[in-house]
Amino acid sequence: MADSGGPRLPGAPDAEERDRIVVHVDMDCFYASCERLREPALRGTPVVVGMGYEPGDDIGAVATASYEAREHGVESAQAVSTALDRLPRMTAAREDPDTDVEDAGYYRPVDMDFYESVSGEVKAILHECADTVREVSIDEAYLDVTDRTAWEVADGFARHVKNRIEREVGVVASVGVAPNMGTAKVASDRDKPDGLVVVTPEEVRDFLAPLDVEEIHGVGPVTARELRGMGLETAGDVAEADPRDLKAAFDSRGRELYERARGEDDREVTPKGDPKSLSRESAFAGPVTDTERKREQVRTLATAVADRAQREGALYRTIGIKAVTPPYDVNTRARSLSGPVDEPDLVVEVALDLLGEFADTPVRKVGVRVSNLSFAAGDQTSLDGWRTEGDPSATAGENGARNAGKNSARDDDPQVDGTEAGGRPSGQMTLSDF
DNA sequence: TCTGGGGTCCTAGGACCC
DNA sequence: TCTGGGGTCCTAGGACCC
Repeated sequence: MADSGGPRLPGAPDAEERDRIVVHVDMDCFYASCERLREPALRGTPVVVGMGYEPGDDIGAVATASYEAREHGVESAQAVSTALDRLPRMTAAREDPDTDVEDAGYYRPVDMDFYESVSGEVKAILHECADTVREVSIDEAYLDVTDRTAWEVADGFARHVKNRIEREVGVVASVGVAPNMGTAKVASDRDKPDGLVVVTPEEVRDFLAPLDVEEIHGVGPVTARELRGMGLETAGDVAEADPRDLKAAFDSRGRELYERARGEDDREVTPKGDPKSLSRESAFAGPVTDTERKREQVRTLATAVADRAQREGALYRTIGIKAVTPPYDVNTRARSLSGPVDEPDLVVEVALDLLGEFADTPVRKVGVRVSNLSFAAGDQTSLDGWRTEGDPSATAGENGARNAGKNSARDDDPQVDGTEAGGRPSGQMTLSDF
């Protein structure tokens, strides 16, 4: 497979792009489906999964709402207080004769461990159905199935994947099939829930054309507003716009926008590599000025992040914080060390130091992050089972402390961090080192 | 929409080096 | 010692995604 990333002849069909068959699998209201798996009584009724719906526990948002709950106006990312207004808790409704039980729903707390385990079962099936799988998130993945099927029978293939998930795991997925990732993603979204949409290479342009610009993957509210300002309302409008205008308005992203709108996308489906950063954050119920409260929260988050890094075998070279100040200004501060470390105390120390700048500022949310990660090869903390499969080259050179892997070409910089990095971090790095 | 949590990628400016 | 150009690293912020 000579993959020349090079320029294409204008007007010439891109053979490789043409030939690829990409499947996008997207579980429908996944968390709610998981809850129904272990509590079948929840089937067919409104289910809301989120944090903060317990009385007195008022910060939190909806993580997932079942389609029945959505009919009552409950949406993902909505404040739980709003959700409760639109859909009272079933338990409360039952006790309150004035509330109609028909208009109430079930609320359940997020249980990531359980969802991860269900997700693992689904992903195992996906890996059986394709040679290359890119797991995007807990409930979403791309499959390159070029070698497993053909356009004439792609519909049956997708049906097979979908049915297996439903039969063997018990959750419902929407599936999109297209010649590239961007279009497959839109296709899986098209007929949710329980959708199955195949877009052949010939159909791509017509399929995308009528869609609102915001449905293009990668176009959010900001870009959509700008596009509309240019008189471009649909993907078809963008596809027929002058690329130079897009370039002028969006710089290098303009070209990408233009291509996505036309269903041109030559990104290959590749397994997801190691994470680039790990973070934890949490919001206060209201703006907090008290310095010690902020510090306490940051200490907790820093400890949690460092803990997780340790469990995942990640060394970090940069430690940062986030402080969200009213109305909603996101401030980030970060400090890099001279070499990658695994030093929980240092994470706390640096995070608190960086927080100092906001000591007298009201803050509504704080976060701690480690980045510039490197993973010591062979250091198997053996969390996710299948992760090691996709990337045999990563461990090639035995436990190379200096070269984390090919995917970090940008990061494993030339000067090899010599001293501190080479050996095992030994614990004497302190703030005075900066 | 008045805002939860965990990520990714991109850009711009400054520091620094040659 | 008033001044060119190229490159990399770091920090901060923004847009976007699930």
